[in-house]
Amino acid sequence: MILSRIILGLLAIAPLSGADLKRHFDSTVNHFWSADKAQIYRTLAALVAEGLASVTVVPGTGAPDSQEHRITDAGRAALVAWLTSELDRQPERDAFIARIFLAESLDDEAVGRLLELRRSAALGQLAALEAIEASTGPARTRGEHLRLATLDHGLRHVRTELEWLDIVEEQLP
Amino acid sequence: MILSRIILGLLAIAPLSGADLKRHFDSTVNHFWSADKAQIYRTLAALVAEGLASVTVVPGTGAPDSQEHRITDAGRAALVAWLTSELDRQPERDAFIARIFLAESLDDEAVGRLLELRRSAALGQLAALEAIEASTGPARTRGEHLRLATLDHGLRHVRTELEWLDIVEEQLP
DNA sequence: CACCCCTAGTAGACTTGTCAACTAGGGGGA
DNA sequence: TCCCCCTAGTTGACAAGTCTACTAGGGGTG
Repeated sequence: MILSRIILGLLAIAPLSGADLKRHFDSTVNHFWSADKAQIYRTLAALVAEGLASVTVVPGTGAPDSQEHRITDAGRAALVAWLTSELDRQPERDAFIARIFLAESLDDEAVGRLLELRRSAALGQLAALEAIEASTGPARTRGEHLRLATLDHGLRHVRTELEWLDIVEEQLP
Repeated sequence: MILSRIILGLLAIAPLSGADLKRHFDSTVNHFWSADKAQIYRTLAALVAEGLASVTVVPGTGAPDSQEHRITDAGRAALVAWLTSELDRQPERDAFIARIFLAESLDDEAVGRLLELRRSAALGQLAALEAIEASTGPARTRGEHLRLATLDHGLRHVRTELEWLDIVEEQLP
């Protein structure tokens, strides 16, 4: 459900193929959602079956043909309906924090290793977010403004994560 | 997999029944994991089948009998193995941020409503975390220290969220 | 007593997401 | 030419998580 609406939202910005979408889920929107390619193609097929999107085959130049999907009017309506619907409560899920919570049988060194792994993951995210930030100019349209705000959201949380790691590591020895 | 290890970790702190675990997933550990009761009971059965936990029926006083699960030696070994294994990379998933990212067809008022919903959710989480914080004394053991650190993690992120909401709402009109 | 509600635990169907292997065609290099 | 690799898309099996409805017993209330 959520994935289908996110895809619809991306199609509302521009027509895309399954491979294009996969690229988005691996980069620009990766900071709030990701998706397996199998799932993307199946969702796309479902959207077409429901009449929320349409397909046209675009002959590939030096690459396989791609199936460009565009949002339909019904699709736009479904998108707005979702955007304004009740917020789906989302469960927090953080396996790393779970480990720290349960780590009493580990020695300081092992906990330190876990923290270091988390730090490098966080630094990776930070770099990815900064790369996106650098590659987008200043917000000119309403849409760009909103997208920048979500980028900022990601950056703030990653920085908070790094600060927390500093503090916890300091307390360890 | 992750859920089974988290349950194992909780059983390592104290023996618990399925209902006890459900209470934990709804309160103390809710800030990093939650679980459906059907899933908890099935996982518990699997742990027993694998020999990682054992059950004893405890006659209920004024309530149905409960099945107390305790971790076995094999269970402790499996727990440590998980705690020190490679970090499972976890995909970010935030349907609310997705909406903001895709909200260009919404007017400011509708976006403002979304932000307000998110704010009240965040305030609810903040209250829940502060309630847990208030109900736990200062950390005396190693385990308590680590658990407090994860609470602090949650608090910091919730506060970051509230700050971000302030800034975005300020920029809206 | 009959009724209702509460807790502990169970079961089935279903949705969502993941993994791995596969087709099909183009292009490039030995 | 043969082989390999790349991209786009497809499929099946499966794991994880959710939703709904259910059994079974205790206890309190009219």
